[in-house]
Amino acid sequence: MRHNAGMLELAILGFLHDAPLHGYELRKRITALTGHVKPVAESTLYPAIKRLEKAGLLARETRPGAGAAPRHVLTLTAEGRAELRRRLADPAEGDITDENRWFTLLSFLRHLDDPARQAAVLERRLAFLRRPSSFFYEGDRPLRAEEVEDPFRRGVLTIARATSQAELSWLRRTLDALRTGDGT
Amino acid sequence: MRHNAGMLELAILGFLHDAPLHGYELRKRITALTGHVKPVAESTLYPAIKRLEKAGLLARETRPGAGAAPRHVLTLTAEGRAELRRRLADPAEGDITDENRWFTLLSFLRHLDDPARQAAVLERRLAFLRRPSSFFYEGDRPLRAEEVEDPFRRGVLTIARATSQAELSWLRRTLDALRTGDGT
DNA sequence: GCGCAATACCTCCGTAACGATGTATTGTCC
DNA sequence: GGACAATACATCGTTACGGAGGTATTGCGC
Repeated sequence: MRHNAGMLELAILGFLHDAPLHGYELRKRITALTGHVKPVAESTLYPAIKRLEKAGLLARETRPGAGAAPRHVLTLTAEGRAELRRRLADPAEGDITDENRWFTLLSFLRHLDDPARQAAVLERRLAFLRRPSSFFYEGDRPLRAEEVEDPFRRGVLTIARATSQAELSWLRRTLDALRTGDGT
Repeated sequence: MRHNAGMLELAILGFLHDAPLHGYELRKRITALTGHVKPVAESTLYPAIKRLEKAGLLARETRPGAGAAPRHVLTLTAEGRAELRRRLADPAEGDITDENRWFTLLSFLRHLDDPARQAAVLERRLAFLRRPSSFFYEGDRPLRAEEVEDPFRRGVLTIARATSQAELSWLRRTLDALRTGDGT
């Protein structure tokens, strides 16, 4: 079973772990989560629900539906909950490196009910952020913002560095908290 | 002619605007630009080159190739340069809202040889960043980091805010510079 | 009583993207 | 001399995604 992309699938599993929902409501929640960056089309959501249902990760129960068409209320199965935890505990490399996917993963990481495993995931992100890398190179040497003349490219580096620094300090604080075992 | 996704295509056009390159070298440059976030598969690049060639945006010239297979040196046509400028001047909404796509766009925005048009693009990003939005809501009200208990979700908001602030200040500085017309 | 938005689901079709694999050559390490 | 990485391109099969459209109901404004 591959678990390469499917941020959408992760979001579905994550939201359904909180409470059973029907597709339309699920769509609204996913739109709230990631819609300002990248909207979810219904023609992407419904096939994804079917995939997960066919894989036995969620169950469907038809109910009379207030307002219009009958609702298909979706509930995570035991396998679905297990799969969610597997995806959270052992994310693909792209889930670590791509900010959009990383944010989605973080949004549901609390469902991984084990501080040590949560910390291990944060460590992977920490390792990624510490790897020296840039968007622009001179030969093999990554260029710093100050060395780039183009103001737009300089902007990319300036913004990326600010993000990186904010995230590094958050990661260190949170890892400390996870290790000392408090809930703050 | 639609210009919805295709960050890959934009990167190809952008790099070739600087200099003619063969596919393999193009791949290395694209990998340097966005590879740390999301690697480019060869099986994605070569079809993209063919698409652009078929659309008349680039021309191919076969040369003996140092080392191995013959190189196909790719050059932007006049239409290719025009198309690049069109995509830069009038980006799709997703190019503005998705950070990965936005960074790619910024990396080549200098090829849009008109400070007023460049400023107009930055204005769109500015407007997007100013729209009140969150990843998490209580009803319709966007939640601030302080209101979220889950430390991971709080992290998402903390990091996003830091990014947003860094980018807003960069945008304002750069817009000022574009309007007063200096090269700094 | 007509249009329209919201609710709630669905399918078709085209394209984009990925992983796997293939082909062929040169240079390097051991 | 044999394995292996790098150079350089390509195809194949599958999935993922998005736009456009379809169906059906309730309730609101005018």
